[in-house]
Formats: sequence, structure tokens, C-alpha cells
Amino acid sequence: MSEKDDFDLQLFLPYLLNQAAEASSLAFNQIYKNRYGMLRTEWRVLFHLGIYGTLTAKEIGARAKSHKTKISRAVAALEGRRYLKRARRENDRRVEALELTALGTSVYNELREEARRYDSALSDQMSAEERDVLRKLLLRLSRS
Amino acid sequence: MSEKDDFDLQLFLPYLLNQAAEASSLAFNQIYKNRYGMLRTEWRVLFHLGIYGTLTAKEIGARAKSHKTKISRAVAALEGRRYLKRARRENDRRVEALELTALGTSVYNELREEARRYDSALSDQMSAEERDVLRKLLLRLSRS
DNA sequence: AAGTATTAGTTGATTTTGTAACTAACAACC
DNA sequence: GGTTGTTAGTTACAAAATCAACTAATACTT
Repeated sequence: MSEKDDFDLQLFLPYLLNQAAEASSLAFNQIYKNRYGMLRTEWRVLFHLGIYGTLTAKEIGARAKSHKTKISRAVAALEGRRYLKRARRENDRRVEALELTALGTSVYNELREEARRYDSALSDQMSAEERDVLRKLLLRLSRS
Repeated sequence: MSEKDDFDLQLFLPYLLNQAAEASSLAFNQIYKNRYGMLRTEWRVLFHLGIYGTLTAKEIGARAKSHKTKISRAVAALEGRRYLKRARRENDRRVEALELTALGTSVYNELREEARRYDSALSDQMSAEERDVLRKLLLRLSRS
């Protein structure tokens, strides 16, 4: 590729991680977007509630490392679609406990199965040990 | 963390990759953003030109897997900052050859050193073998 | 108990991205 | 050689993300 400089952008971790992240989530994006009209933050909120049951907006934001305005708008969108319901905490009325409705739960269950299939397809591209190393390192990088 | 569901979002590759990509590029983003007022696509274009010398907008888009409108705007911004110059190809006047100016090159050189340091700091979090496995798998995922 | 500070969440303005329609230059076909 | 199709790049408009200012509720402080 006739480089005039020996820096290898393809191996620069922040760039490489972004490329891999984008490429490997493209097809999954299409599923929640085209099939359910959801945005990225919306499926993340849906998944957090599906997995953990009940959370506040703040807790979701902390876990997903997303800004509260993004969460707020995603929650409003999911509520509009009747995927979740809010309940003010009586002991602290600033806080609202978020929980999936039956409809939201069924959508979550469908998407979770898609996610499982999708993840398997990606994992099939590597050996079990490679997959473990990859996950371990990605977790480490996520925390740093 | 009292899950009511056994799906592990933290291990779902598209999510994990995104979290790792975001976390591990955060501090580098600050450098090109705060120090040079550049956007993500802008430093990518700068790096491509720094590494390969002369490219067209289309070639950069293909390499970086970015849409042509993003490239077009990044090129206009870099040109406005006098980091690059354009030259119409005489044999095909639709195409413009892009090349860094002396100023652009010096900014590239500085940022490349930052990138090297930054990448080393990230790589120091893992063994040499782990780093190689990580890069290999990320490259594989980028292409799929 | 009043005043100040903090916290959870929302809203509005600005910036950035994505999508689609466009211009200009070239290619191919009849 | 004129019509049709394609390609490189730009522009205009819509969707989304970011940032700052805001409301409402609670906590601290004196």
C-alpha cells in the first residue's frame, strides 16, 4: 500500500476498536432499528431493564456509561411505545423506578434471542481460548 | 448485582466492543479535540494522508469505512485550517488529490507521537501474546 | 426554619451525523 | 455525436447526540 510513513493506523487500538465495534454491530443495529424502530440507547435501556428487572434512569446511565439526557429521551421513547412504565419512589420523589411492561418484556425476550444468536455467530469466528482472551481484554479496556 | 435474567450484556460482543472502544479512545479524543479543535473524522483523514501521502476523498472513505459526506466535510474543515491542499486531476477532473501541507504534516507528526505513546500505555495493560491475539481478532471482526 | 447546595430528571439550543437529492465530469451505447 | 448511465464530490434537510440551563425534590447548615 506504498506508505510514506510507518505508523500503522490499522493497529492503533482506539481506531481498531472503533472499526471492529462498528463492523460487528452493524447487522444487529438493523434488527432493533428496522424491526422495532429503536435507537441504540433505547435497546440498551431495554436490555438493562430486561436483565436487572427494575432500575432508575441514573443507575442505567451509570452502568451503560451514557449521559442522563440520552437515557431520559430513550426512556420517554420506550414509554411512548408502552415498553416500560415508571413509578415514583414514595420515599424520594425525585427518583423513578423503571420497569418493563409485558409488551416490553416480550420484545426484550425476542431481541435477547437475536443477541444470543448474533453473538454466537461472531464467536464462531474464533477459538474458545481466543474468545476468552478477547472478552477479558475488552473488559479490562472498558474499565480503564 | 441481582439479575433476574441470565443474559450477560457485559459479554455481548457488539456492546462490549463499543464500551471498550469508547473508554479506550476517550483520552485520545481530548487531545485532538482540545489541542487542535479536530473532530474524529478529521483526525482520521489527517492520519490517512500522513501515512499514505496522497489520496482522494473516495480512497480515504473506502479505507476508513466512512461515508463520503463525512469525508467531504472533514476535508473542507482541514482545508480551512490549512492542514491540506487539493489538486484536481487533469486527466479526470472529478477527482481531487489530497495532500497535507507543511502545517498539516507537522500537526500529524505531533499527533502520531501522541498516538504511539497512547497505544503503548494501552498495550502495557496486557502481555505481548494477549496484545497480538486482541489485534488479530479485532482485525478479523473489522472485516466481517 | 430559612437559606444554600445537591440530586434526579427534563427541556431547549447547538453541533454533528445521516440521508437524499444534487452538480459536474466522464463513460458507454446506439 | 447525442442520449443514458455512472462516478466524485457537495449541498440541503432531517435525525440524533452533546451541552447548558432548567424544575422539582431532598439534604445539609446555621
